Amino acid sequence: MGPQNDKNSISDDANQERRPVRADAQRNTDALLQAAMAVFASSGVDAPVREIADRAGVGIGTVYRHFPRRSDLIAAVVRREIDACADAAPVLLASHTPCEALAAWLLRYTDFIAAKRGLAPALHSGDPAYVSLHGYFQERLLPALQGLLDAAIAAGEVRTDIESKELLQAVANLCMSAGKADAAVARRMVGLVVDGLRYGAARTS
Amino acid sequence: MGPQNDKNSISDDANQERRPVRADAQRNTDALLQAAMAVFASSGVDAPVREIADRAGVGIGTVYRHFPRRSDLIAAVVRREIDACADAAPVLLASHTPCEALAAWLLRYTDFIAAKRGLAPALHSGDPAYVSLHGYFQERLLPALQGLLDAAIAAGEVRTDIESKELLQAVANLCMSAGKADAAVARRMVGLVVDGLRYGAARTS
DNA sequence: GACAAAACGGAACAGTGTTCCGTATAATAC
DNA sequence: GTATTATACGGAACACTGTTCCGTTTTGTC
Repeated sequence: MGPQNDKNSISDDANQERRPVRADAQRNTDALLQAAMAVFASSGVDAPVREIADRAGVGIGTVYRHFPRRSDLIAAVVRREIDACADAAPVLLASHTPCEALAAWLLRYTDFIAAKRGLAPALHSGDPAYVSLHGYFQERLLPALQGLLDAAIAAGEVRTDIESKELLQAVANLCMSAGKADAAVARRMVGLVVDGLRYGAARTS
Repeated sequence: MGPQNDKNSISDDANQERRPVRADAQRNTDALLQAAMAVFASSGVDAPVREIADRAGVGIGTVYRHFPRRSDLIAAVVRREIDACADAAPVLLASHTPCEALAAWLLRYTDFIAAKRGLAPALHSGDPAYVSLHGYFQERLLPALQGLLDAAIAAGEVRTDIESKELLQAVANLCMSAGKADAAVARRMVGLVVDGLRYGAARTS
């Protein structure tokens, strides 16, 4: 439920008369996203917009042309990282056993959540740029986890009585409570959860 | 150019005659705390310092004379509210039955936590002005709750198998997860907890 | 190459927290 | 009471944000 809003992608059916996106614009958008990702990772999400512009090698005006509000830039970065996390699922599934893939992906997801802790307050602050993020989060990550879970269940490697939605939420909560600079703790606790999944399968036999 | 003062020979190191706080300074400190409390409640903790200064009827310089950093002002307000919450315990105990006092105080505590939700991110951000707050929180609120709990236990009105520390934490967590503008939900959930405490006492018989 | 639309860059604006310092005041000494 | 002095006051000024504006440059098309 809820209207879909796509901001960055041009609708693909009505662009016959529409001029294509100019090459420099596309280049700068990419450079900005990459720079923002790096700056947010090193200086936190409160880093000045100018720092991102400098790192991307563009002027301030260009930043605001592509991302009218600072929060739009943040949201775009998070979107891109959600995509990267979701896309990792099938790759892992192709190169590992289902259960290994599930474990590896949950750790990947853990890192994602831990890196975004600084955002938690902003996400719940009602900024319109963020409201759609929550939906996108579920929309992309739930199917990704579900695929891994189904494969692991089909292989008889994990228990069958857990919902992907609950698991996603539980792991996120685990990481939230975990320490500030201590991602290792979070990973250890998630490891525990994975073992719990395995244990259920063993009991079933 | 002797560096020493020829006239001033009165001991200055063991200065017991510390100049008392000037009356206007004390007055302004109080006015600032009161104004800050009101402004934070209505505009949130991100309200501009100037707004608080205006409301208190003082200049910006005066604010920064009493609270060198903005975070110091916030911390002082929170400290004062922690005090108010802690001081409410003996008052409630004197005017209610132990169990009623306990229930009433937990609701009071709930409101305090709910009002401070906007602060949660800042508190964990390592700002030196806030690090001492956590200790102060426990230092004042734990004894307050413990006194209520002891009285209720002595009266046989509640179960005996809960730690005040856990209860404090549990109620805080309950309020955190509760909705943004919906303090009623939090109060209802805390009511549930209180009933749980009573239930334990009934079973003991 | 000429042209128009699109995008760029950065100066300028507005709103923060914070500092500085000349002025005013309260406590004290006489 | 007056004189003195440490203390406190006020607000202009500074540094640093996010954001807007608009002249200039680049890109794609004919």
